[in-house]
Amino acid sequence: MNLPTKYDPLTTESKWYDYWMKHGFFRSIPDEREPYTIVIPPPNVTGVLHMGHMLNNTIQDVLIRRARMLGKNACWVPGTDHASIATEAKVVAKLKSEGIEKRDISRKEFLDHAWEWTHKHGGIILEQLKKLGASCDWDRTLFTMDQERYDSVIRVFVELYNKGLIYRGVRMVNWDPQARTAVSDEEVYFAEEQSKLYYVRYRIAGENDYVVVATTRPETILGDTALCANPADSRYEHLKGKKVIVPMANREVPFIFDDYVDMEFGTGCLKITPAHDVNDYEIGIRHNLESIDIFNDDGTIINDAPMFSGVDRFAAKDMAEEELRRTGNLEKVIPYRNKVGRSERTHIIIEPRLSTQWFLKMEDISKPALNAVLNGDVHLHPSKFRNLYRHWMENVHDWCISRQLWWGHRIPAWYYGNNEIVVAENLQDALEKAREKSGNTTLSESDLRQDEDVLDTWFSSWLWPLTSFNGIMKPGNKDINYYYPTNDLITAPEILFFWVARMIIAGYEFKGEKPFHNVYLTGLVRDQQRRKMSKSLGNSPEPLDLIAKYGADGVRVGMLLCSPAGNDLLYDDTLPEQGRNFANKIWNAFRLVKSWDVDDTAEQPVSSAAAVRWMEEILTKGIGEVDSNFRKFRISEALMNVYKLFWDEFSGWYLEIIKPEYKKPVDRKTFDATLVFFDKLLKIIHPFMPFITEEIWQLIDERKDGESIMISRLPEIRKYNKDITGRFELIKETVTAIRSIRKERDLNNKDKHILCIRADEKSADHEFLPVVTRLCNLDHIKFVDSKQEEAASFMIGTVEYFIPLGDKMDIEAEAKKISNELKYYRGFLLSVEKKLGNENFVKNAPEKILDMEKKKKNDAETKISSLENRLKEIGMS
RNA sequence: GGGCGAUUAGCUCAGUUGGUUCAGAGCGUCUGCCUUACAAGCAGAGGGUCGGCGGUUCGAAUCCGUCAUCGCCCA
Repeated sequence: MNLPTKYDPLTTESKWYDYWMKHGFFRSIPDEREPYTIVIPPPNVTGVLHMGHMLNNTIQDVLIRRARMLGKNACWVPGTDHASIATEAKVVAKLKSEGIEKRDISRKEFLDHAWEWTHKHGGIILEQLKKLGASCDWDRTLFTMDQERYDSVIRVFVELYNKGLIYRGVRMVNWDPQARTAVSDEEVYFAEEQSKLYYVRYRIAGENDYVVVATTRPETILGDTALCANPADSRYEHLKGKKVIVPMANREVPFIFDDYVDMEFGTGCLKITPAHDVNDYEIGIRHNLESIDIFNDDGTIINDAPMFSGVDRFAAKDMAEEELRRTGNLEKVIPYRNKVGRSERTHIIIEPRLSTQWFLKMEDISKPALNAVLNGDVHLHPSKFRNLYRHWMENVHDWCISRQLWWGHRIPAWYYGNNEIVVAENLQDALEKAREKSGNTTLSESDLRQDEDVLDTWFSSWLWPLTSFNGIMKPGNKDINYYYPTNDLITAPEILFFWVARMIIAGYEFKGEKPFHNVYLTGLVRDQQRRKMSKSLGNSPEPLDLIAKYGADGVRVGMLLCSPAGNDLLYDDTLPEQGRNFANKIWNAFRLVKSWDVDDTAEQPVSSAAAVRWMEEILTKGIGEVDSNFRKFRISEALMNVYKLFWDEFSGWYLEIIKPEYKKPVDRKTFDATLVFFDKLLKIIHPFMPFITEEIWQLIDERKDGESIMISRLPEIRKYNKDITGRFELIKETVTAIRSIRKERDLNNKDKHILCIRADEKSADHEFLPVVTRLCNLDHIKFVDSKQEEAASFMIGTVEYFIPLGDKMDIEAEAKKISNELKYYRGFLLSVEKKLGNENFVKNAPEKILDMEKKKKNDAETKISSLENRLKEIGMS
């Protein structure tokens, strides 16, 4: 077989993905095995893969593949969500480009367009995940708006309403005037922006005096219903009980006092606009103020406002400034920086606005979810997120679940008569309830009008672990009983609250059980300047290009290497490059092994026998470490374990020891052992790099159709022999020391040297010393009991080693080296002696530590005397 | 303004209940090598008074206090 020197992922990756699909290896159905379940955080159905998805789904695939290889029934459920606002915005924009306005078509027509759009763009992202190697059970692919999921959401709404947990209320909401819908607090981002602070005069009623108010929003003056100062503020004491006149509106409003007002800000006097500011709204409630709404849905001023009717809010601000100035009510305008809230979806400035919305009461139903995390029933990784979670859950607000959109789950509430409401799963049930409630049996379907709004997208995804197994519509079905609770959820900390917490709430509320055992929170993928990767910044690489360039395996390794849980990943092209290089390393190790001829009659060299014995133990040790790191969700460390195991131990040491001379065959014993090691290594690497490991596993031995590394078992965990690995480390040190000597003296690698060991031959490590002979190209090893003239020397532990160099010996250099070492050890001995001379230390330190210090002292003394002797021996003392 | 978390090598991070030869890894850097698996490689090397100060202790990167800087959440 002629194998290229560079591994080419392109040709192998699609081949093996097709093979896995063809044989149904990703499929999971309940059986007697232990289940291992992950539900995917559903990406937006019309979205495309970005770097965050790559990281997130790589981790999920690593976990699911590992679980599968541990013999569990591994089930990874894929799916997408309908992303109400984002998708509707895209459909509206698309219709607009065709000259169609949303308001001109019916709800049904609009939804037809939306479904068409969804079917056209939907699922692209899932196809992209396949390129990454994701081993999802595609037969289970879900959508938050498919029939079962839709019905589940409606049922849950009705259930919660009947329990009295859902109510309609007037609240200050974050209004997005472009999308014309309320958005949740979590969907608003605040950033400092440059704006202006206007100082406006309000005349005091019946007096020839005025007060000055500083405001950033002069256009909302039309909605003012009071002025307010801090009760402790003596400057405004005289206004108690008086009224002031709102400019432009010419309306009399009271002057009130409230602790909320910051005396330091502006003039210390605040205008109160309850309909358009959250804090004002609360003050309004406390003081029984009227709320005057001055905005339309689209952010223009209402028709019956005294001024600016129909004008957009931003134009109105400029007009108000002009008007105030014209009437002499504007004292000054100064530049000002303040935090402005914008909609995450449309990026338009949010308008706080009073509106009737549907709410879910959170206080009671969130309690079990709070406790679950506090008592460790649901485990957050890393655990530092527990405090954050607690803080949020203890201060939870009611959830505004209605959105003024069409794309989504339509609220199952019907109005009839004098705005009476019934909530039911369908029109027939609603009619029945309405008749019953009203006592009017003549009510017909046409008397009922369904709420126009849909539910927040999170109101469907909070059920995801339940609806993934149809646990709402068919509680107790085989799937939900088997797969729920799921094992691990992998997601980003930014949605810890509005998704993860709500799923936990839903789990306890609707199933009486948590939705998952562990939550692994990944970091954000950022660029080298620590900026979040985003389309608008253009600082994100195209994931599929990366896969084409470095291979899916390479990209997966790159994503994982630098992303400990909860830490941001500073993306750089060198990361997937490192992954690609690792793939190439594996490939070339395979090429080497594959190139050997095997001689059944050849004797196994003693160095090979030693290497096999050591490799077995170091591999066992590594397998245990990988397992332990996985248990702690230290995935990047587990990857580093296999990386070093393959690169350093197997390729760097083992293969170098056992590889036969050029064109010579290898003995059967060593070859067979090597194949076993290779097989085990491929298996522990497979969850990280599924493609190359499958490719090599299939090439390294005869395989039947239907066999695959991905359904094989991981090597067993057992105790390793510490004596063997420890002794071998000394051998490594010896080899490194000899290599250094060769390099320092510029000795030709082909020259054979003799290694002298000043030790009793009987106590030497005869099993592993042949490894030194092999790797350092030694002529032989000799045991001596005295000084060696004209020889370079080094010490491993307390044993002296010499390489006789004859006339190549540089005595002065050697003497300098020894002196330096002496200096170090004398200093070291001093510090140990000081410690041991400390009465308190000897009295208080545990015996183990004391013994260690004593050993340090003895070793240092031995070393010092050897070095001193050595100096004498070479005549330089 | 309130709270949470962080600060260890040039970069990204480990460092378990304080205690092995004055702190580890990967990447990067430097030096030497195209040595018949791999230059996407091999052999070496350098690099940190563990953010500052103070305290507890025989002993502190680790515990306590304080200051500084940064990040996140909430208002």
